[in-house]
Formats: sequence, C-alpha cells, structure tokens
Amino acid sequence: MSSSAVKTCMNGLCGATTTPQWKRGWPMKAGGFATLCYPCGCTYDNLNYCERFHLNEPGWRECKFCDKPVHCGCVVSKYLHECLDLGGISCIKCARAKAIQPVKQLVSNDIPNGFARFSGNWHPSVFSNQMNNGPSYDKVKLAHLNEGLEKHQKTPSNSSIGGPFKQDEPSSEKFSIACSSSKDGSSSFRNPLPLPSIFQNQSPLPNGPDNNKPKLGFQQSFGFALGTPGSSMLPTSNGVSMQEKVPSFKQEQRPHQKLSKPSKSGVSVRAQTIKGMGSDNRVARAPAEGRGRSQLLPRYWPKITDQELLQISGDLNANCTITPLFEKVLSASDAGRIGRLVLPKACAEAYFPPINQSEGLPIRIRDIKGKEWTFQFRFWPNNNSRMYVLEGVTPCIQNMQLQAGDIVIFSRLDPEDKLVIGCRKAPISAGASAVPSAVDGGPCTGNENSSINTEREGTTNCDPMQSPVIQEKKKARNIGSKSKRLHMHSEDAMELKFTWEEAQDFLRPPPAKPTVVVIEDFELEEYDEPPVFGKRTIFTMTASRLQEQWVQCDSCSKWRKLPSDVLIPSKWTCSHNVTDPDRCSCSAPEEKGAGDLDCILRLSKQPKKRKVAENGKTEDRPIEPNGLDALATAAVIGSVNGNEVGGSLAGPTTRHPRHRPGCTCIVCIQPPSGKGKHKPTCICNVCSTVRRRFKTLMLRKRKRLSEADSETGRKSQVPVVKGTESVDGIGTGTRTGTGVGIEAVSEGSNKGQELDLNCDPREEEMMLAEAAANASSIHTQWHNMLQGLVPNGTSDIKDGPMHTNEVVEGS
DNA sequence: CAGGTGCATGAACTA
DNA sequence: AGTTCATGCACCTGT
Repeated sequence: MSSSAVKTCMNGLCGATTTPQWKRGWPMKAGGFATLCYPCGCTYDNLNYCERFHLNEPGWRECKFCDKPVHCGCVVSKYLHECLDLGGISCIKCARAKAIQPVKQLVSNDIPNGFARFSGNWHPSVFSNQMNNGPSYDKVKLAHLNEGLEKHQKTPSNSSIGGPFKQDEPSSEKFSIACSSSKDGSSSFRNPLPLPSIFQNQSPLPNGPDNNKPKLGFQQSFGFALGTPGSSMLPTSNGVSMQEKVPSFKQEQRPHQKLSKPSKSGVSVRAQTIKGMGSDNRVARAPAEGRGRSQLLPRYWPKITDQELLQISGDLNANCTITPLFEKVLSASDAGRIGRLVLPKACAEAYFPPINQSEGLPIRIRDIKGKEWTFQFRFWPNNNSRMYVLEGVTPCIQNMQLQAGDIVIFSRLDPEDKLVIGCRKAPISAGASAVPSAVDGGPCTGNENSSINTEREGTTNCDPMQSPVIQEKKKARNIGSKSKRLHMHSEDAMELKFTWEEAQDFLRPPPAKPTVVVIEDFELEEYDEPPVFGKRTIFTMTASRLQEQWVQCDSCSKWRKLPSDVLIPSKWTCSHNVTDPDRCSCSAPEEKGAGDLDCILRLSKQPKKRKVAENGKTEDRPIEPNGLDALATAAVIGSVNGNEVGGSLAGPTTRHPRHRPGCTCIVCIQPPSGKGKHKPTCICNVCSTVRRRFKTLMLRKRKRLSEADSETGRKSQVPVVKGTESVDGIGTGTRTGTGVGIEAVSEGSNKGQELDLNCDPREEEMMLAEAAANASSIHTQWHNMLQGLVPNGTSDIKDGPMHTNEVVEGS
C-alpha cells in the first residue's frame, strides 16, 4: 500500500498519519480493507483475528450479547484494538468495545481474571482474559498438585497471567497448568446438562474443522502476538505480564495456529531483548520466520525458557541474538548409533537450506558451547514426499549426552545466520511407564554450564526393586514404543495430563465469592480467582439430601466424611479432619458405608473412552479390543475376555510398551488362554493372521530361493521348513503345532523378521514369570501349550516365545 | 560378518 | 484419505 495521499491509520487507537509504509488491515464492511500504519499493520493479523472470528461468521461485526451486561460479544474486540470492532468502527450495536481499554494501556492488574463454574463444572470463562499465556485447552496439565494447592492457600493471586489457573511462583515450571477441552472440542463434563451457547460453541482450536462457527470465549486462542504494535507479552518471574518492546517487523503471524500452546512471548524472542526478564516459564514459541514455517506443528515449536535463551546467548556471544526455530524430541533411532536424526519435514524445509539432491549438503551447526559440528543434511524420497535427516549426529548427541526422549532445540544465531543446536533433557513423567523418555535420573553432565539441562533433576521413577540393568533394558524398550507420539510430549517435569473433564474432579472454587452471571437463563458463577486444586473427593447425598464429601486419608487410606464445602488439600490425612474429632486420627474406624467408596472410585477411574457406534450413538463403556487386540492386551495385563486380573483393560503397561492393544508381535498374538491350543481348522483372528503371515513368508522364501537358484544354477537342498509344509500352518508341522509356532520357526530362519526384536528375553522371562503368577495368564497357557509341542531337551521354550524362535531356528 | 545406507512400511496424526 | 515420521530391513561395502 502506498502512502501517496494523506492517510490516517484506521486503527482507532493509533491514528498515525506518517508512517514509512501503509499496510492492509481488516476488511471493511463496505468493501476493501482498512488502512493501517506500518506498526499497526505489522501486528494486525487478519487471519488469526478478525477474519477468522468475525468475517467467517454470518452476521459478523454484530454483537451477539449486546443486551448482556457482561460483554459485547465481540470475541476479539475486548482486548485487541486491532480488531475491526475496536479499530475504526466500534461494535455496531453496543459501541461498548471502544470503551474498553486498549491493550497497550493495560497492565496486569487491569486484566480481569475470570473463571466460570457452571453446573458444577469449571470452564475457562468466556469473559476472562486467558490469552496471555495462550493455554492449551486441549489438555489440562497439572503439575505438582500438592504444591499448587498449598501455594495457592499461602499466596494470594495477583494475576491471571499464566493461564486460567494460577501460577504462583516464579519457578512455576513445576506448577504450570494449561487446559483445554476435549479433542473434539466438545465439552463433555460430568454433568450432562445443557450449556449456554457460549460454552457449547467452545472449540479449543481456532482453526478447527468448525472454524466457521462462532467462537465465543476463546480468547486464549489468540495466545501470541497479542501486543500492541511492536510489543509482545513477556512473562516475568512474578507471573505478572510485562510488555517488552520487541522489534516486530520481522514477525509474522501464523496463519494457522494449530494449537494449543502458543507463545507468551511472541514470535522469535530475541535474547537481547529479554535480558533481565528472567522468566522460567517454558513456553512454546511460535516459529520464527522461514519458508513454510506456518505449517510447523506446535509440537516442534521451541519450548525454551527465557533464561535458557539468555544462557545460550551468553554462552555463545553476547552480541548475537538467538532465535529458537524448532525443537524435536529425540526418538530411539535419532539417538541411536545409526547417527541419523530425522528432521521434521516442515522444519527442515523452513529453516534448513533447500536441497534438490537426495545427498543433500553438509551443514555446520554450532552447539551451545560454541563447538561446531558438521552434519549431512539430506533427504530420502518417501511416498512422493521427502524425509529429511541429519546424518552424523551421533558425536554431537553423545557430546551432549542426549538419549531418546531428550529434546534437541535448533535455533538461529543472528546476525551470523548460523544454526545452533541446543538440548533439553527429558522431563520425567509422573505416570510414566509408557513415557519413553530416557529416565536416567542423573544430571546432564555433558553441559553443566547450560541451564538447558535443568530438567530431569535427579528425580526418577526408578523402582528400587529393579536392578540398574533391568532399568536400562526397560529404558531401551520404552524408547522403542510405537506410541511415542502419544507419550513423548510431556513438556514439564512431573506433569500429569488431564482433560478438562478429568480435571473437574480436582478443581475447587477459590475462597472468594463468585459473581453470578445469568446468560441464556443459565446461571454461571464467575470467579476472579482461578480454581484451586484439591484432593479428589467423592460427593454423596444423604437421605436428607444434604451433600457430603468423602476423602481418603493419604496415610491410612480410610475414607472420612467431611462437609461438602471443605476444601481438601491434595495431601490429606486423618489428622486434618478437624470437623470430626472422632475421626481425626488414623486409628479411628472408618464410617459406615465408606467401604463402598473404593469401589466407586475404581469405577470412576475406568476408562472414559466412548465408542462411537455405527448409529452415531456413543456408548459409555470401555472399548474392548477384539481379536489380536484383545489378545495383545490380555497378554500384557493378564486379563482374558474382559476378566480383569490386574489393571484396566486398555491401560498402559510398564513392561514392553509394544505389547499393547494392537501389537501383533509374537508375544502378543498368543492364542487366548483357557481353551488350550487351537484346532488346525481354527479361524480365529490369531490363527488366520498367523496363517496369512506364514503363507506370505513361505512365498517370499520360495521366491528368494528360486531366484538364487536360477542365478547360481544350483538347486537349493535346504528344505524350507521342517515338517509338512502346509500353508495352513496350524498343527501340521512336527514342531509347529500352532500358527504362532510356525511363524516363529519360519521367521526365525529368516533372521527373525517380523519378530519383535525389541524384546529382551530376560524381560520376557520376567513377564512370563509374572504372568505365570496369574493362573489365568495367557502367557502361562501359551507356555504350557508350547511345552507340549516342542520336544524336551531341544528347546529353550521355557524361556518364552522369543526363545522358541531361537531354538527352532537352530534345530 | 559387521556396520552403513536407502528404501519400505505402517502407526500416528491431520485435514 | 492423505501425510508424516519412526523404524525395520534388505542390500551394499568394508574389514
């Protein structure tokens, strides 16, 4: 846009007439676009703000709640003066928006908190400013619940910065909480009551599939780049927002903000600008500029604290600025000896030099100590696409003492335009078994100087009963989990993840009285203070319809009855029971009826997964895997046919992470127990799978042999498999009485193809031993079955299925 | 035979 | 349904 004529910035709060450049602003109702001065234009993001939230809606620019006393309804307008409603033209109906203070004049105390409770459930208040840390409403991350509650009780809140829940302390990393609604954007809270439309329309993702629907109350979606022109919101150590002038002209807004955890500090925080800020908040920084960076998945957004950034810049060169580009959780293969680090395609294409040849080019990357490494940046063709890798990373990875689960962070060093590789040690997941992060419990000694090693602070989830060797083995196995994408995203230490729905049980009203707001005839309690975390309790109703609360003592596990309005700290023992002197000691007997509570609690903990039936209805029952899935699950948890033996049906296992529902490895496809071996004509899922596998294998083998024969001109004299070579594969071989056995034989002779090579025989042995403890264990059945099939003395079958393979191969 | 290399596969994820 | 990416594995090369 040229500046040939005298113009005035149409941002009503700016009005600048002189500017080096004019930029296009929001679309005008009459057509065309508003004209913005350069700074306003730089900040204005028509995709993320007005167009998305107004123009795509029918009746855009019209307030939906003008007649409501609380809000004009313009989602964006309340805080964003760039919004069209605040920019040039006030909200058509209520003109209220203009009266609201612009962001640039807001200080933290002006920003209202807001937390709404409706029908007993907590929601991110639609009237609140939760945008500043842009919490992910996809998950509620509760860290150190105990500390949280205690801190909350000790420290009054003074800010909502940090999300809908409180971050009381500077080192809030351990207490960081973000939240979100369920993945589909729906809010299926425990009370299936109708919701005001303001909640019904909530969707965690601003660019979700229902993008065109009105999205009220999701200001948190605008989590980054919310500042005034040239500013960005930076968190400070006391949790109060500050605005820090940051050159913004290099910034661009992401047209697709896919998530969830946007940056507090805007795009491309530069080390120079944050000196002295000293925030410990780990924030996902929206990507810096780069080709196609808008496509970067937020899981690759660098989550680096300002302190870390400072540290790097200090370590490298005080005169340089560091722009975090992306980060990646190291996979097992990334950290393995193979020395190849798979680069996320989008990141590679955005921040690495373009390459046309598969061989790529050598690329020099500096580590945070200043040491330069040369990697080969290249790609492989993959399904009409490319797979980018950095080769030769092993020395660097080892130098930084990284393991699978740790995180490498790629940054750019300006003005040298150098790539910098940093690292962050894997956090330890509280729940954890399935988290494949490397959990060595030790500090990162490779780069002690770097504050980027701040996590994995000596805490472990080590089982004291386990030998170090076993821990190592388990570590290695966990890393191999196929479910890494699910489990490798824990970002903060000791972090648990809950959905909003799940979090409801832990949320308690803050002490302050709420403001009751009536919207659409629904009564909402709005709290200025965030909800606090309490211990999970069970509410019951007495015969006289009085609500009472049951809480379990952390010490003696007895249930105690308390008034319903008592706030229970997350660590609660009988001694806290001041309301009932008779039962303020663990020695006091449990009240009548308390015995049922365990059962209630257990039931409430059952998987809440809903299965969507074909008719579209959802069923509130755990998904029961069938066939291989059921067997796999059963093999792991020792339950058969839904008869739970130990653990929830679909729960994670602390054993072999691959032995989960769906795993079809040789361990998991064991036939169901209790019915002995399968008949040769059995057409069960397992047997048919095994038959199919065997058939394929034999075909391949024959093909290979015939090819080899035709080439060498000699006949193969090696029989493919002993016994009758029935493709039926069931019970016809001399020692391959079951399909699984056949697979083991034939695949074993093929160097173990399709076997679960991640299995450690010793681990399997342990598993089997454990399984054997369960009389109904499928492992035991399997074991017994094979024992009957393999001649004594020729088999190590006692060591489990994996050994079956080894032995038969040799025989 | 061990280790390196490049591709194929399929689970997980996204649109 | 399409894409991404972790990993398996066949093939190649060097010892």
